[in-house]
Amino acid sequence: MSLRVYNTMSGKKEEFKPLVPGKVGMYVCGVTVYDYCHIGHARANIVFDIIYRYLQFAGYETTYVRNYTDVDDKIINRANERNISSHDLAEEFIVAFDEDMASLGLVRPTHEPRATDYIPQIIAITEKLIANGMAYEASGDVYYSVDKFPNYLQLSKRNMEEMQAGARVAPGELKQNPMDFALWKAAKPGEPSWQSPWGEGRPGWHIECSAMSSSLLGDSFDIHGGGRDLIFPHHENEIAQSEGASGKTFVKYWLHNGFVNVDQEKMSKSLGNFFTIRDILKTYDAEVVRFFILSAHYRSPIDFSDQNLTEAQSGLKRFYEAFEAAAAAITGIDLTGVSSDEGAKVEEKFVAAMGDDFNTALAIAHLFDGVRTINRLVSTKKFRKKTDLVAQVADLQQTIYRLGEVIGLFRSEPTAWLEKVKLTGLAKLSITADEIEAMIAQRLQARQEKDFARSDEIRSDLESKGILLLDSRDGTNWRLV
RNA sequence: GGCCCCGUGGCCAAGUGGUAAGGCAGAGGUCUGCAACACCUUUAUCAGCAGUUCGAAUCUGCUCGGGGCCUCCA
Repeated sequence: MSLRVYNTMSGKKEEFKPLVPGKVGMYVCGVTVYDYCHIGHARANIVFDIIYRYLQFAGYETTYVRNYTDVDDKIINRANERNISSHDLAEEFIVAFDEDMASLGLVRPTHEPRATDYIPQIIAITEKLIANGMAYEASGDVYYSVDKFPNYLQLSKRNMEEMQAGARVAPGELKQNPMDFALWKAAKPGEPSWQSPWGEGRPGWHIECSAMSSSLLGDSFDIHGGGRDLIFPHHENEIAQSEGASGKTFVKYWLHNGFVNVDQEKMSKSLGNFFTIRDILKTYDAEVVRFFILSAHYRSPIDFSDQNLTEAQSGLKRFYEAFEAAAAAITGIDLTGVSSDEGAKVEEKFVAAMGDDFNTALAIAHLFDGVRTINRLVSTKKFRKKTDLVAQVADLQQTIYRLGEVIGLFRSEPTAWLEKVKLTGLAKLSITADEIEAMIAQRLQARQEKDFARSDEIRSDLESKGILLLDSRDGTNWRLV
């Protein structure tokens, strides 16, 4: 199966060919662990989660590295505010991050390194850059000399003159060029520090990723990912460091996910418009969040809103309702010797969509086609006697489940999932499940007595409270309007 | 100011040269005591203008509108 990916470096979709046939090395910038993650972090991590899953589905033996940045100004500041150590603060939010990712149903990367476990490697790269003449020491700080790296700003497509015009040098920094950035920072009182050839200090942000990626994936690897906002300066600086040290091409494909916006604006703390993952999961099921995120292409911006999440929930419900109906319709039917190619048709389209720069929106649309086919077949007259149709439904159901696994969806038992969503919604109404059941019982009696006026009265009464009654052969069920 | 991206039906959203996927919502129909689910049918010429082309939502130019990066940031 062919795969094309959009490479930020070239600005184009390119045929994906890993450096080593059949194997992929992928590094994705993780989070700085100083606070709870928001929906934007959820998107970035879900996007690369499905890229990882798809690469494996496509047969690549994939090594996926996602780091924790556990030493940084923000961590230090936050730790000082709370009067605890940076280490303890980082640990607290690493645990929180892991919990959030687990509840969102992400698979764990192959490696999840912490920056502070790579201090020797960071120092080694820094020494090498100094030896190569690409970095210089100044009063215990070490800076990268961007003038020495000809390809600087190639990824972000900027030019040096204009960047320099806006660059600022903080007081006390001894930079030769205002664009130079710190590889190593001399220790200040109250900050975590490590011994180095330049005295006590701590690493700069960018060098951590260069050290962790080369240690776990080598000097050159296939995919480097992260949010758009990391293109400059973070990824630009990583390239400068890694290539400056190794002399080899750092990364073959650069992938960047788009933002989550709120009211068409970037979500940010300064605007106060951000939502944490744990808050969102109080109202919406994790798969709904994933479905919402995957319903747009990973490079497009998406707008976070209750309406959009509710729509995603309706869409996902359509899948689970079909699964429930399919399971009930085909259970216990012997299908030996009956075959179907319905699943293969869906799979082919799904793979084509995913292979075109991970077009999850289109891939899901093809799965919806499969759902419609299931629903249509299941309602055929004497369906259970027509084993060829039953085989098609079974095949589709199985295929959609299997493909859903590739994008991390449909992992719940349908009835349980539908029930959970129903009860979460019910919690917002002023009526309990028991009260509803009692009214259903009253209505049943009225219906048995053919008192349809009374029956309808109960129906409309419940409907005004947000509850819809569903009659079926097996009795009366209910759902939210 | 520099660089980059976007503007597709009521809403969300694919599609980047060959005649507009899918979802949500709506309308009509089948089904139902009524209702719901499901199914069937139905709803757009792609911000605007001008070009290139046999042919453009897709390429070029201009205009209008929105956003991002240039400082920490997924």
